[in-house]
Amino acid sequence: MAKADSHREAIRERKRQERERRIRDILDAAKRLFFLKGYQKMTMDDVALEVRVSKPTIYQYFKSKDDLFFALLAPASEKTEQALERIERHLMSGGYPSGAALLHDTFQALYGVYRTDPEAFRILQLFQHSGMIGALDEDVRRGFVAKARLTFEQGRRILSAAMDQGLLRRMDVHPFNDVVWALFVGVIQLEDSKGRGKGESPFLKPTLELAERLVIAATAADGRTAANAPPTDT
Amino acid sequence: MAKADSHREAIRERKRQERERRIRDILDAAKRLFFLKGYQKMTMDDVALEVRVSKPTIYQYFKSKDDLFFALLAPASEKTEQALERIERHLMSGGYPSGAALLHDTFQALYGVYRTDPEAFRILQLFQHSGMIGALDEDVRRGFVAKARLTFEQGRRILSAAMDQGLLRRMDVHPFNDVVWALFVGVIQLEDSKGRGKGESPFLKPTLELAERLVIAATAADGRTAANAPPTDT
DNA sequence: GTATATTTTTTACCAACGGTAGGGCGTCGG
DNA sequence: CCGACGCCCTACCGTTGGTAAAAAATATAC
Repeated sequence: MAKADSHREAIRERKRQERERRIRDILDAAKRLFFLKGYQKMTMDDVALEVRVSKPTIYQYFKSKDDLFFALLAPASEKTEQALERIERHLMSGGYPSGAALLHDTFQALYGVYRTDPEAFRILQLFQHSGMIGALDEDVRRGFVAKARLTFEQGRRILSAAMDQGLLRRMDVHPFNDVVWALFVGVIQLEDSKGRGKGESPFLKPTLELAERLVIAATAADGRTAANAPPTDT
Repeated sequence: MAKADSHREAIRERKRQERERRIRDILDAAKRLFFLKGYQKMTMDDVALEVRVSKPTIYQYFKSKDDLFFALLAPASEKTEQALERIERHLMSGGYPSGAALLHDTFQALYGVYRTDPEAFRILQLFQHSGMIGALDEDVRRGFVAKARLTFEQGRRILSAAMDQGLLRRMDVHPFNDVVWALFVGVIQLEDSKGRGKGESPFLKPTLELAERLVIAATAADGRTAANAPPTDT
């Protein structure tokens, strides 16, 4: 019976939507409360109250507090991934005239992600202290680490390719990638910890700009300037 | 009666020592457990059990869990302060021939502090997330922030003096200092979060070295090389 | 339209945690 | 030998993350 089937299907679809909607509501409330009170001070009951639902309902969708927080940074993680992918594609098609341009774009991209979702970055830093946050159910932790590794590999691929194109000084990509990431995250974290409560620190932008200039200067600072190297294609 | 007085004094002294000893025992246990299980997983009961003392006894010496942790990083904080002071004195007496030497020394000093007390660094990073860790009694937090500010001012003083001596490019010290600190802490944190459990990550040293070279290269990378500038004294 | 099966949400609860009150015990001073 | 004092412990509290099981809501079958 096609009609009955489609009816069932429609109902299933509506349920799926309701489910998604509820998940979104929970995430929104969690994010608001996290921003307002911090991880520890916010309780699951708070979140439940905010969504006007009882606590076990939340546990139906997220299996722990850690899990809920992990879900919170998924969008930012995705955005980062996409941004890096875009940069990689652009690089592969020979779109960058210099290492400086590439690095500038990279910093801009990361900054963009931060701007659209600063809380996500704070959560990210929280998770960096793997052992420190709660039990951190092993599989939640594993998922986080796996995603992080992917991003790092992507970064290394980009840097390697840039070196192959002569845009950057030849050097060990592993520490280089780590330095770029550590510098960016470190600056964000440092400035963020200063202007707590009053929005973005006025030092964030200049410090990030300095960090960028620093990396750019150093990658072209070894006698031969990177910009002099011939591009491999166009 | 001098004899009775000295007796009393001796007793008081012994008590003081016992007190200090107990505090040290608690701190040692706390540090061990923190290293083993992380902040959240370790309970005050754990610490009490390890010291073979009951929980309220601990609360006699430390007024909260946060407070206990804050006490844990005092030695490292002091060591950092001393190291920077040494560097500042050396700089003021014209002991640095170049900005590179100064920056190298600085990185080495920070690395030294990290090596003698890696857990302290992890705790430091924990506290950086001010709002996130527990209630963080306002006065504990205030104490931490005050200490941090002092260290930062010290760093800026050093950089300013180095610029005055022509060792470093002239630039805004505030972001510069922030970048150096963020870079160091960021690298430590990043590498630390990788090799969790298996001791120091094999990438820590090369990454730190690269970070150092990067900063050094960038501070002498603006046309005029810093090393060419005339020293102001000696 | 009613009875049955299924899914979702709630009430009521637990164990574990940080922290505290109040009493007991040993030690010091007279 | 006695009282005072300081240290420490047992026993407890309030809160929190998390769960079991009833209850309510909803879909399905007849």
